[in-house]
Amino acid sequence: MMQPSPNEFIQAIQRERDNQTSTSVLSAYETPLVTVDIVIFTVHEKQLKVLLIKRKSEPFIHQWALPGGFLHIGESLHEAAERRLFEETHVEGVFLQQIRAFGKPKRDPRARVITIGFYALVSSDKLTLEAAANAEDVGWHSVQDALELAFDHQVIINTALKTLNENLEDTPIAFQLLAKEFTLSELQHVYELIQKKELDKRNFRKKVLASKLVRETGNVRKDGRHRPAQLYEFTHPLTTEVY
Amino acid sequence: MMQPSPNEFIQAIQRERDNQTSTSVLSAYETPLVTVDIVIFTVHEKQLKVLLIKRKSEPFIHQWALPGGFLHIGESLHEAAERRLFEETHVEGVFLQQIRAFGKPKRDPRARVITIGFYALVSSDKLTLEAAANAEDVGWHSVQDALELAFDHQVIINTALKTLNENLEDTPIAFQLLAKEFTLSELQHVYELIQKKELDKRNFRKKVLASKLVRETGNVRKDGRHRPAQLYEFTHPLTTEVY
DNA sequence: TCAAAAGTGTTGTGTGTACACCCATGT
DNA sequence: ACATGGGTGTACACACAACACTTTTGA
Repeated sequence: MMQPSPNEFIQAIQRERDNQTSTSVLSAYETPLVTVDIVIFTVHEKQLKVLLIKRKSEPFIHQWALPGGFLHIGESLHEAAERRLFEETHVEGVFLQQIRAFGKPKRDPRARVITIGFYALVSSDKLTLEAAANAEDVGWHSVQDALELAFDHQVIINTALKTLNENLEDTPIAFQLLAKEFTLSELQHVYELIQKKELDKRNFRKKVLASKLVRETGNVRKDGRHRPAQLYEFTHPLTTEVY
Repeated sequence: MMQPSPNEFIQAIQRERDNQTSTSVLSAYETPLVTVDIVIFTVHEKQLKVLLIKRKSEPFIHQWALPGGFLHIGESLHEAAERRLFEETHVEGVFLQQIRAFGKPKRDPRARVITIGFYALVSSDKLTLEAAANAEDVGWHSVQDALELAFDHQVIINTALKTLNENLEDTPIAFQLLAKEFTLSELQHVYELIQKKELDKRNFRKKVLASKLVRETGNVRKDGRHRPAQLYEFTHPLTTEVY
């Protein structure tokens, strides 16, 4: 494996690729830093929630922030996001997708930091494994709650919500937020939470069943004093990102 | 304005934000470098074309590459893309949008380089200003042409095409590739090039006129031995990105 | 017996698609 | 007069939206 190169070499690369009239030669510490930040969604207590971590140091001390961290040299952006996702939630193989890069010059007041935003969908049943998420400094927060977030993390969450909505229309990602077996009402509820609007029960079921993406398992769920609900499962293996 | 900080401080930030068990402390030159690369589209000679630059040094010497360059410390990602776009084409204020970040570990064999991909739409009439684009080492290439591109630039172009297609469905961006006045056939041709399929003339015109996004200018264009075509214009000011 | 969620069909409206001929011009 | 691209309307299929009542269960 090729080793990274010393500063002089990097500056030579910069001059060559930059191919421009600017006179400034960047010294090494002026190179921006690269992080990943992850918007981890789940559905819990009939709400769409995001995992946040309370900051323990300046800047933005004691404010909530997205889980994230520096990119390591050997790993891809996606791998960095996977690593941080696992460290925070102990889940693997869930839906994880890049949103875009965020790079406003002063988004971190200390230094120039470019962050690559990701969003992940974690089903609530997988999360019962992880009790740590209820600790004082790590917790699930409704996307509705107007918290004062650190850095530009509110912008990242808003962009994640927009991307999630767009993907919901043409990709079957809602299943990623549900357990292996689920009722059609649960599925409908996920759609309603993400799209922030109520859907017609009959039309919704018609469309879902016509799509052939779900099949009845034969099992039923009994909860409360009403008719038990048929349980369904997704007909395709859950896909994960490649590149 | 706050100055960037020396290496030791940056490493302290890294340790703090990283918040993990890993033992490796990154030395400064292991910090990844950040560039922007721009897929500049135009329509010319009835083809969808991309601006490419021939590399003058290793690696990938003499191969075609996307225009791009290093992010400067004071500028946002979008500003960096705007700057390089202007340097290459001398046009400003055109449609320019981020695609996503590309960060496979060995996409640049010399060092770890994260690039933020953008795509731009430039109308062919603005380009007549710029004769330099016909030089030996800078040129427009049909997206169909299977060139051996440098780095992962083919992947970036493919992603740009995908994003362009998605945006075409819900945003009126096709106008960005046309002059201020255009015929409906020209507009249809842009759609056909991007979507890579032929469209029905009557259905297309019906849909465009129903959208109220265009209005007749009253002028006509005469070319060749056939009926002159009505000229139309876009009814909304052309929007540019904000963040 | 009643409250509460599960489950089920029909009808109208609008949107997309398929399709063929006349028009205005330059050579 | 003819070749070339400009311009127009109608009919069918399908997807989506609106809408109300019966079923099964637990308390």
